[in-house]
Amino acid sequence: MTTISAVAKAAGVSVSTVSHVLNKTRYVSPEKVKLVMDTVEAIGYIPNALARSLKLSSTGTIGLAISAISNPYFSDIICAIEAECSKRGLIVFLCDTQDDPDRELELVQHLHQRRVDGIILAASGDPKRSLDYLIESDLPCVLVDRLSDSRFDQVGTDNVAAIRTLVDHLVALRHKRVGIILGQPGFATTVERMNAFRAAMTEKGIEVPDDLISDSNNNTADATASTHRLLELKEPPTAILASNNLTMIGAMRAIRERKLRVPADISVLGIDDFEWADYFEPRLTLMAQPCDEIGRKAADLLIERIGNKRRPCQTVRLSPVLRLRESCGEAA
Amino acid sequence: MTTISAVAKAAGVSVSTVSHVLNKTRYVSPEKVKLVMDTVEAIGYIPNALARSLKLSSTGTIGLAISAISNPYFSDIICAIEAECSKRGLIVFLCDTQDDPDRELELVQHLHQRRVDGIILAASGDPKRSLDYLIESDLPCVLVDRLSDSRFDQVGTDNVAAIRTLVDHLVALRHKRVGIILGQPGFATTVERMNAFRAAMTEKGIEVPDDLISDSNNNTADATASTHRLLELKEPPTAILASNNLTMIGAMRAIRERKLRVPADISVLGIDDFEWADYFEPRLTLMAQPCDEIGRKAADLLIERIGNKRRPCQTVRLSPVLRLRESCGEAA
DNA sequence: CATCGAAACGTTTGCGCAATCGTTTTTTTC
DNA sequence: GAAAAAAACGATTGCGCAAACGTTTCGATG
Repeated sequence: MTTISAVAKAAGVSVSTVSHVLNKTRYVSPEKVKLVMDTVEAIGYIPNALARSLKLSSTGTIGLAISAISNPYFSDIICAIEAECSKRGLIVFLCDTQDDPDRELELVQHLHQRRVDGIILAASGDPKRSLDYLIESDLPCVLVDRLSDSRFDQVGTDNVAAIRTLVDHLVALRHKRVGIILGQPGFATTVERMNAFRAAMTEKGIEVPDDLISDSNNNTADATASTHRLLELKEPPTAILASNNLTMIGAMRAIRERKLRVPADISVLGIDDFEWADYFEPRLTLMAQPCDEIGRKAADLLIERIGNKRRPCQTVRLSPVLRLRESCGEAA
Repeated sequence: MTTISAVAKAAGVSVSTVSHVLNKTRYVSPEKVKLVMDTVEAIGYIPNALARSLKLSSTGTIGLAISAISNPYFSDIICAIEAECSKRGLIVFLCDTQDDPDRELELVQHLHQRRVDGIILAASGDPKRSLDYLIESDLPCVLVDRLSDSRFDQVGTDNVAAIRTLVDHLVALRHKRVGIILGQPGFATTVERMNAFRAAMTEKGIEVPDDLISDSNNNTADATASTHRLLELKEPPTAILASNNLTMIGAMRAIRERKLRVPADISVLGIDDFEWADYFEPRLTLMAQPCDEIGRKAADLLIERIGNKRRPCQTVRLSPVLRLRESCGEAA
């Protein structure tokens, strides 16, 4: 592997001249610049970013610790973050915490060892240890999706608005018995969406019996089971609200298994849009989360914070967008 | 930031003892081990992986340069690669080349600067410069999905088998006029699938007129336009084969815009499965690519190659799986 | 024409670590 | 009890680089 001093020797100049030419950190005569550049080209020199980072104590690297990178919602966020970072010359370490708090802490520490300039974290259900560690080690961090700690910058969807819009839509169609399929317990999003649902319904003067609220759905299979349970009630719901993309897939499976027609037999709607939702039946009415914006904003905030660790923290709630389709009808 | 010598000073031992305790690289008496470990804990020492890598000239890092990380197909592969690497203590740099050969080369060089131990690349349409660079710099690399250069280890789907299975299915249903919506020209996958289609049809004694073959679909919108063109033919196809997930979405859009029923008016099938495909209409018959296996195998091969740069290259074709649903009917 | 200052470049150090080489102390052996 | 061997640890170097500090050269100035 060639080094800067190999270049210096080959060009007959000092290492500092080569360094300054490459980094444009001080004036070097045009002839020497050309000489150095030609030599770099000739011997195929590639700077060693490790040595550079060690010296500068800054790596131009950020860590992305996401609870489930295969979820399309997070995929979109990851994509936006990568794009934004790439634009700023940063590069991203991608890690999947698999929603495991132990693993999450390990990964955060691992990223710290690698001296990332900052971390973007989609926290697990029990993130306390990881978050405390981040605070103690003074590592810049922004939280995405699950917003649970005001000691950090945070970016997510305005869940209250999302749920309220959906409830408004249902109530306008005279639905009173609405079942909700929530996500994993412990997640800030689950709690927020549940509370927002209760609040929105109460506001409309509609009571929400506990048996229409189903949380603890950690995957599509759980959501399918929960939906079956809802539909077996003496007084089953006339509409089902799926609180994210996974629970929606699970709910639709149950509905299909029961050979129910949407929206004739039951209305369905939820949070998270699908790219194909316009072209397949039933065409689901959904609230699209602004994944691009979330990712971009998260990267922005992190870069700001890396620049100024003492800036006060912000919590940013971005607005979801209603995609009104045909999966909800009038209540019987 | 604490260093190894701060630990040494605080513990009253030498830096080499601390180093050896942390890396278990030579015997140290139990008392000193405990002393060192306690001191590490007490002052919150976190090793600097940069300095370690600089010394060892190995980073435990691999680069992932993917042509479109938001595509669910690649998301799944990325997820599998990350999981496999994580298991082996490696960490992944994620980059999106956006199918741009210039950008691809830049990213490869950038990853090289950061001294990744190896690269997994989903090559762009014109990857020659990047690939030549990788060969010249002797950087371990494995190609995924688009297999175009036997100088590298390669992992992808058996596209011939995928297309043949689909064609068999269509021919069994007496289809003779089959339109195919191919992906971006230049991609190895596009070429392979086109040739496999021609071969499979010819084998069945069916002629394939050029106007039923539509390539140059770089996104869903192009695929929609191409599908419209196919359906406007004097003798339109009785079946449409979409060669990947993006073209499928585009094709379905066109079919919906024309208010055609699947499979009553037209049969549809393609490559790439969707998680929701069982629960929405039309329920598409698809060939699922083995994304998990591809990702895992790619990581395996890369790690092997990092261990032995002179090992001969392998090209691995993994078998796709037919998900037979109801989007194809008998030809009129 | 001595002096000063600026222009252009070189020498060297230290970032934090692994591991080579070296030293001291203890144990074994005959 | 002296020599050899083993056990346990320490001092130092070099990985490749940025940049602080130092040196040389040359034109400008009074």
